Amino acid sequence: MHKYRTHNCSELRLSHKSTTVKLSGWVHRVRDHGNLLFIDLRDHYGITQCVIEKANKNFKILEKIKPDSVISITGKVLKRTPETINKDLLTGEIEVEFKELEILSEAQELPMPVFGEQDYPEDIRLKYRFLDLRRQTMHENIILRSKVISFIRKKMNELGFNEFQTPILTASSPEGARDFLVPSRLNPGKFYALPQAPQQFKQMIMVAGFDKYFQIAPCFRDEDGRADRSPGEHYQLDMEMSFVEKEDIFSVTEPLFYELFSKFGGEKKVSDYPFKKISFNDSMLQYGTDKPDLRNPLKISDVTDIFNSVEIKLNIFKKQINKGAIVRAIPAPNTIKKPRSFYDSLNEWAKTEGANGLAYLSIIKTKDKLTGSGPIAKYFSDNGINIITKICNLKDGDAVFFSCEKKQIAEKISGLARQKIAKDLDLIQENQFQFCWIIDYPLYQFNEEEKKIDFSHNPFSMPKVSYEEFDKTDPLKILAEQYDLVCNGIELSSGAIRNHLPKMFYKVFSKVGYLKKDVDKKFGGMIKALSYGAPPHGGMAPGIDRIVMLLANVENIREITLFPLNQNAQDLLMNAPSKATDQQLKELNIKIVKKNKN
RNA sequence: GGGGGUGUAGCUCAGUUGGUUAGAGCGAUCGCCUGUCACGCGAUAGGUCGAGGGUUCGAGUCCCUUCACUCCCGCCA
Repeated sequence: MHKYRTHNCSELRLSHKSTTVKLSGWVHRVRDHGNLLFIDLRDHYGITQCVIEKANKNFKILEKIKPDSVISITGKVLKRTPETINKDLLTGEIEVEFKELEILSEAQELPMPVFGEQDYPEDIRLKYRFLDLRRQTMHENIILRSKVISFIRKKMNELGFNEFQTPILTASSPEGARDFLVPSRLNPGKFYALPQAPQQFKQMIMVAGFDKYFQIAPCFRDEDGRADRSPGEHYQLDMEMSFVEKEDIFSVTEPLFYELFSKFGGEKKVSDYPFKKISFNDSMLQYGTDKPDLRNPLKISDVTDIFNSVEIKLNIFKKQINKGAIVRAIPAPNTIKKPRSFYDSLNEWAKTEGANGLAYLSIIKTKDKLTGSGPIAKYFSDNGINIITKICNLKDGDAVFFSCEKKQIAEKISGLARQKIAKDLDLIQENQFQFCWIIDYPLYQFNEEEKKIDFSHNPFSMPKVSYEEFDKTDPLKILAEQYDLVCNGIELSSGAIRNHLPKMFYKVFSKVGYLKKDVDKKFGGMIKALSYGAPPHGGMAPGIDRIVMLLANVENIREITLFPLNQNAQDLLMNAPSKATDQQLKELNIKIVKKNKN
């Protein structure tokens, strides 16, 4: 007989009746009846009920055993009587009668019980992560993550992608997030950076002629955490292809995502491919964000012109419009029976989000005619009501909210309001995964604070204008061959057709103030690589963590990460970060400067 | 860097306008119990009310400072 087990804890069935088996696992739960006790034995696979009577020599030991001690039992498989069958267990038709017992590892009293699905404070869960991970939900989430990754790997291999590793110790990159730095012992005073993404490496892999690359790549960014964003590290399905246009990337990844989400997304319906494509500008107008949640049926409209016309005499808005504000309208269908407080609280909410507020108008049908009602209705002409109704696609009993702000704020508020209204009115189709591509991103944006032009997204993207046209075009009007994949309001991926032409590379960077020598200094490797015959190429990098979060239906990234850092980027189990010894610092030529308080 | 929330027994939480010795459930320990599967019943132990300071005759409760965790803004090409 095997030293530890003949079967796992989810394996035994009626067919094993009367056989002698050996099981090993954790003491999940003990039910002590005095002269008879039941022990639920748990392992990765499941639970098997074991039973022991007082006559057995091990009874006294098991009576005192601490939960989550690891034991091994040898015993006989018994058929349960009909009334004692447990339908919730795969092994519920049998139980194992104790013969021999071996205690493999005793547990102390647990700081947090494994049994049950109670909520515990995060710091305790992280400090005792190995216990937290024993719990069913966490265990399942982590297994889901593992399955998702192996599914992706298998698919990518089938599609002809080659999996490569790229360096972890690399060079700091000038654009983007804050780098993690690693001091170099052999090069005193110099530092490596951990890669924020293998962006330049994957492009060089294309230059090297490998045609299709992917990697489940760790990415390191020293930025503050959020619920859906781990401080420190996260993983991306990093991929790149040669001789492609963006449609080629789409047609490779769409079936992948469709299958992935169909397979692991439970009952939820996945949007058919090809996925909807929405231009950045349309998305900002209709959804108020570049990551729209398409499960939400509401669409925003621009109504600046009509508010500026004779049809509406609302002077506060007109004044704002003259100062450069715009008006966006967010419909709220079927709200005629809502109390006044519904409208007022939305107005109050908008103010807490930094807006002036939200005006509203209700539409009522009286005598075959649509009329407006509500505080600002009196400013609308009949024709004004008709136009608004048409633009916003309103019907009898609907309301519409108006945000009059500078463009940036109006977009933001209307987007948030669209989502809030849909949530309040229960309009979000929860049982779906709605994918879309956001395309035609502007290459640059104007940085208001520094009063200069910045990259809006990825500086390595190919502009959608030719080299010859580049200087003749308003830089803020130049679009990039860039695309984001969005699902249910979450940005899963950025991607782009890359800029593979050195002269275009210099040109693109010149608009944000980089001289040729700056580019040579900071992207020397890249420029060099593009100078000896580079294939046109492009790719993307979907975030693994966010994919798994969507599939596991959790709001927090730590629910699907084995050993996450807390919000202060600390590992409470391993005690990282920690102080370095003087010896270590000396070898690295590093001196710690104490910060002066005040 | 900024804003919000939380902090009371090992865990989850209650604790009234400031007023007697701070409570419950789970867990732990001990005892009883042969068919449970969140087993049941009884008893016992367990608290610097996050920390420090202040107001008050009196503070878990009010004020100030501070710490921890968390959520959000900034940041995340």
